Amino acid sequence: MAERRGESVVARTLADYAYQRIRSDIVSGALPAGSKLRLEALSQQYDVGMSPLREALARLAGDALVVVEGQRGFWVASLSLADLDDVTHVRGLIETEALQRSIERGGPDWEREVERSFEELSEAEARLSREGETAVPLWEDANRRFHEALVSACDSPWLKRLRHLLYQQSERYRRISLITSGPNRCVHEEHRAIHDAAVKRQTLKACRLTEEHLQRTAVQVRAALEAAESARGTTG
Amino acid sequence: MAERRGESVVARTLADYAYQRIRSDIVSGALPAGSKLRLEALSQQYDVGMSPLREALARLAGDALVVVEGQRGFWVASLSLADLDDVTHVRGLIETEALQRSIERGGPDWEREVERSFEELSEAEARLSREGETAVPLWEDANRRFHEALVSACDSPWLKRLRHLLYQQSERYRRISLITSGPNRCVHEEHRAIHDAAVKRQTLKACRLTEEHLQRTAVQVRAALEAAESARGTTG
DNA sequence: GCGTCAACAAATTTCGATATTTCGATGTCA
DNA sequence: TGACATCGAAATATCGAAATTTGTTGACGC
Repeated sequence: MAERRGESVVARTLADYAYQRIRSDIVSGALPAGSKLRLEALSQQYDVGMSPLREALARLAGDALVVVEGQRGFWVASLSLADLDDVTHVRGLIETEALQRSIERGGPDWEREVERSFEELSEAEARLSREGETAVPLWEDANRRFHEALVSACDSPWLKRLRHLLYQQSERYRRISLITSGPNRCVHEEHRAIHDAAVKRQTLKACRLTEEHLQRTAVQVRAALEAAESARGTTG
Repeated sequence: MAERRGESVVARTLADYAYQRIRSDIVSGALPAGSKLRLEALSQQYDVGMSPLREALARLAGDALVVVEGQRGFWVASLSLADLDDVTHVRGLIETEALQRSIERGGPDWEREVERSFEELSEAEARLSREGETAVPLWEDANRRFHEALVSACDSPWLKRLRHLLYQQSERYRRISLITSGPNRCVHEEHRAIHDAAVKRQTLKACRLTEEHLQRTAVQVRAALEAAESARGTTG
């Protein structure tokens, strides 16, 4: 395998490598929602054989990023308004529960990490408005780290696992609105407010702000999705 | 493939078939928690080749029933007291949310199905006390159907998906206490109470009863687990 | 003891063979 | 003529066996 590396963690096997690359391409939208995943094409594109490829796709199916139908193949899971609402609501439930526990348990290390990641995110937000689309991956990374830091003191592995699953799903939607309409609302102020409430241990307020944050993001995504859908309707 | 069939649904591919059989064997305890899954042995035991087997195990890893470590192989996910508490709590969160929505939305069909599955479960409970261990799979099936019927009117695919994930996890634990100590509390009365509250649309009460039901089951499992652990301590 | 290296066991991957589905061409019937 | 069924050929998914790579174990020398 020599030097094929995935994301932050090196891939120990070709299946890992394929899993990480394909997941990243699905979340970013490089592999469009609903599109057929032709095994041979993917095998060539990512330079892995059928077996590790199929293994990677099976894992992605477990993450609900890929849909598989026996003897018919694999598809990128499709996006819809109904699913957006569903993901947003359930994520709110999980995210607030995790945040509450994290705030109650978090110590000085946690506070520092929340602080640090918030500043990183502020920087990334500034670059996003300056540089536009180029900075999207950077912002997504910082955004993920900030939200992860907030719940990092939560001591429930299951809450964290489910949270991660749903975060990935929302990221797919968010990327659409970032590409089509840009970060056109005061996300920074929302993040600041959540940050402040969290470090001040105002648990309920932090949860309420998080819930609102998710809802507002969803509203924005909804607009982008509806625009995309009506555009498809007129051109296709 | 001819006539290899899995559970209620026929397996369309060998990978499906292997997935269903292995999952069933993990949940039932036939494949013990923490045990190494040797690929060659499994390949012979289930009569499938490496490719479908690996695909099945990859999917099971997505369900958190199997743990995989690159270049080292696959293990059955282990059970622990901490994990039991975690699963129980998060499942309570998901299950009550789903139940609440189901009660609010459920129509006559839903009521009938809750009714029907409750009676089936009552029958299965009776047989479990009469026949003992033989009737465990039957009871588990009826129990699953009852709890599924309760939340069947919930309109959130994600809540249902997560609920299914966590239900499987708890089933693993429950099987332990069913084997070691039998159904030694008034589970039937708890089920009846939940049933009554649900069909009477007493949402809050039904949720509270469900939460208590999960907690009591966990307490019983905990005792069985602790007994098993101390036994292992003295013999091993 | 401690590190090194060879032999072994196991997981991973490649590759070719097989089975299934899809799609377009052809023919049939209303 | 148009809608629909039927039949291949091509595309695609699926699978098993063999080859490769990696990890583990235990013997050997230092």
